[in-house]
Amino acid sequence: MTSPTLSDVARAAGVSYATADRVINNRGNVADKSIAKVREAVTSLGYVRNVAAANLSRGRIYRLAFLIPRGSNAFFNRIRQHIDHAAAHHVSERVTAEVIEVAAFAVEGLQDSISALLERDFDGVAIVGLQSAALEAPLAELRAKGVAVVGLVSDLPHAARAAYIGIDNIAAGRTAGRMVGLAHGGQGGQVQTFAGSLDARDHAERLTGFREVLNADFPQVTVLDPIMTKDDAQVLQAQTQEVLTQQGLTALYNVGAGNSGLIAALRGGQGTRPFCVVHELVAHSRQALMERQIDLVIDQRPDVEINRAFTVLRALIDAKDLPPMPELVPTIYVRDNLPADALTDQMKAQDT
Amino acid sequence: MTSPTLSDVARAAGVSYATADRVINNRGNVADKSIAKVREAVTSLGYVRNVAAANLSRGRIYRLAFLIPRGSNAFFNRIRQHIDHAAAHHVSERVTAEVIEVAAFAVEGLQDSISALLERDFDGVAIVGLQSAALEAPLAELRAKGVAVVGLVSDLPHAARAAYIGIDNIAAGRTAGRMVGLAHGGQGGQVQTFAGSLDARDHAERLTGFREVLNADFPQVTVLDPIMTKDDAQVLQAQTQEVLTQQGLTALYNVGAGNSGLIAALRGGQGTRPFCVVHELVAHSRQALMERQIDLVIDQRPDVEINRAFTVLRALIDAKDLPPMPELVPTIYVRDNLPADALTDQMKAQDT
DNA sequence: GCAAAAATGATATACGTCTATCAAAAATGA
DNA sequence: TCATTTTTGATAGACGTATATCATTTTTGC
Repeated sequence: MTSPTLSDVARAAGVSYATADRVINNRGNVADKSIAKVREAVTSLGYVRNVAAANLSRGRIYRLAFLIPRGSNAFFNRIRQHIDHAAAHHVSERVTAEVIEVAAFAVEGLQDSISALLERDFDGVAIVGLQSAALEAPLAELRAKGVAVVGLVSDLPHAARAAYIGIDNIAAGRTAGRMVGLAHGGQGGQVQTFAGSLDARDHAERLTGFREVLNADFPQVTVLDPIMTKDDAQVLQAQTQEVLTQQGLTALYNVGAGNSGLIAALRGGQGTRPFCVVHELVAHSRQALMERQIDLVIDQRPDVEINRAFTVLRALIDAKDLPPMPELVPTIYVRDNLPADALTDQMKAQDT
Repeated sequence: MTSPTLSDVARAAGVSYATADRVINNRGNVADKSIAKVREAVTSLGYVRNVAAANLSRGRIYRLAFLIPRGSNAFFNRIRQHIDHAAAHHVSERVTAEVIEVAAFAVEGLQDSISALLERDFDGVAIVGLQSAALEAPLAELRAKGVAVVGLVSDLPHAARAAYIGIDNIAAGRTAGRMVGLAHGGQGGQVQTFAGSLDARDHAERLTGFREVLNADFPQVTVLDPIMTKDDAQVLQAQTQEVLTQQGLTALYNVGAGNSGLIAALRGGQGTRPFCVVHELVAHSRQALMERQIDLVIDQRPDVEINRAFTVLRALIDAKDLPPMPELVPTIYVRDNLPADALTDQMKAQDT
C-alpha cells in the first residue's frame, strides 16, 4: 500500500542503498551491471522519488524573479497582482517570487536588468521580453549560471530561453478577425484598426492575423490601415471621436492598450455604434462590456499564464518533465461569460 | 535567508518546541497566554509550515477517486484521459487517482457507487453528479468519514459537496446566444435548437440562457423549440437533414452531445448553410470547425477542470485555503484559436 | 497551604532522501 | 602476483515536522 522507497529498490536489486543512490542521482562510478539491476528494480517496483523528502533533504528553495515592465498599464498591474497572489500561496512549498520592474519596452533597460540578475541568486526567471539580439549575451550568461529562463507574454530571442509562456498573437488577431467578420452577417463594411506601434511585435502580429482572416473569408469587409496611438488613452479618445463621424464604419479593432480612451469616446457617441473589439480584460474593458459600449474582449488570461510560469519554472529547475497544463489560447469574452474576478474588481481605479 | 522553522518560532516566543507544536496543531491544553505568544512569533517571523516536511512526517498520501459516467461519449473519454494524464504527473507528490465508472445518468447506479466508496479508503472524491435528494444520504456518510467531496462538470445537491467544479451552464447558453445574435448582423432569422433531454439540468440551463439573450437583445431572431435527440448521433443526423430543407433557417444550436450526426448532415448539405454552434471540443467538432462545417464550439475546458479538481481536493484534504486558480468560464472556440491538443488528436477514432 | 489539575519542557523516534566518509571488496593492468 | 584503480557497502547526520512519553513546574480550587 505504501509506495516503495529507495531502500526497497536497493534490496530488490540486490545492491546497497549507496549504490542505488549512485544510480538514481547518477553520481558515476557504478558498474553497468549494477545500473541495469537498479533500473530494473525501479520499474518493477514502480519506484518514484519522493519529491517532498528530496526537497526537504536538499533544503531546496525556489527563488523566482519576474521582470515586468514598469508603469501604470492596467494589464501589467494585473500581472503583478497575480504574481503576488500566486507567490503568497506558494510559500508553503518554499517558492519565493520577486517582481522586478524594468523600463517599459526599452532594450537597454531590459539588458541591464538581466545583467543585474547575475548578482542575485535566483533559480528561475520569467521575463516579459523583447526581440533583440542584444539580450542574447546576458541571457546566455544567466543560463550558464544554471538559472531557468522563460519568456512571458512577449517572447525573448528563441535560443535564449527554455520556454515561452504566452499566446500566439497571430492567432489572437485571427480570432478577432473571425469575430468581426461573423458580426457582419454577410454584409459589407469597414473596420478601423488601432495599434500602439508596429515596432511592438505583438501588435504587428495581431494586425496580420486580423487582416488574414478578413481578406480571405470576409472579402466584403474592408480593413482600414491602423491609426497609431502609442497606447495612449488620450490619443485613442481623440482619434475614436473623429473616426466615429465617418459614414459606413461598421467596426473598430484596437490591437493595443489605451482602451479607456476608446471607451470614453464610445460612451460619448450617439446612435448605433460600430462593432467593437479590444484586447485584455481589465476593469475598464470589463465595465464597457457590461455596459454594452464594446462587444468583445480578446484576453490572454494572465492568471493562467502566471500559474503556468510558476509551474514551468519549477519543473525546469527540478529538471523534470512538465505536468499537464491547460493550453494558452486567446480567450473570447462577451458580456455573458465574464469571470467573477476579484482581482479585476479591485482595479477599478487604475489606468489602462 | 532560510525560512524560520517551528523551533525558531518556539525560541522567539520563549516557549518550548512542544508548546509551539501544541499551538500550531491545536492539540489543546495550552494557556491562552502561550497561545498568544506563539501566534505573535509566527506572524513576526513569517513562519509557514513546511508542507513537504509535514507530509513526509505524516506519511501522507492522497487517494482520490473520480466517478465518471461509463460509455463511449467523447467528452467523458477526454475527461478520463485527462485524469490519467494528470495522475501520472502527481505520483511524485504521493497523489493517486482512480477512475470509477458509473452507469450514465442513473440516480440509482450513482447512489450505489457512492455507497461502495465507503468501503474503500479514499481521501477525496470528485463526482459527476446529478440533482437528486437520493444522493444526499450516502454523500453525508462519506463526508462524515472525512472524505472530501466535490461535484465535477455536473453538480451534486448543494449541501452534499464542498465545492462544484464546472461551468455555469446558463452562462454557457447565454454565450452561445450572444454569438448567434451577433452573427445575424442586425438581420432577422430563425434558430433551430437541439437538446438531449430537458431532464438533464445542463441542457435545460443552456437553453434558458440561450433564449434569454436572443429574446432580450436580438428580438428579430426567433428561437424555435428544441428537437429532442437523446444525444444520439443518428437522431441528430436525421433531424438535421430534415431541418436543413426549411426556408429561412439561419442558425443551429445543439446544447447536447451527438454532434457527429449533426456534422455528418451538414457535410452532406449543399449551398449556404446556417450558422452552427455546438458544445465541447472533441475530435469531431474540432475537425468540423477546421473544415468550416460549423462555426463555433463552446467548450468547458475539461483539462482545466481536472487540474482544478486535483488542486481543490488536495486543499480540502489538507484543510488549507485554496491557491489562486483560473476561473472556469465557457470558452469560445473558432477555427482560429484552437489549441494544439495532443489528447484531442489521439481521439480521432472515438464517438461523440 | 495543600492536593489535584493544568500546562510546560525535554527529549526521542520516524518519515525518505541527500550527501559525505571510510573501509572493504572486486576488477584491472603489467 | 601484486599494486593500482574502480566499485561497492555500511553508516551517520541533516532537512523540518509529527507524535508520543514522562518528568517537572505552574496554576487552580477549596
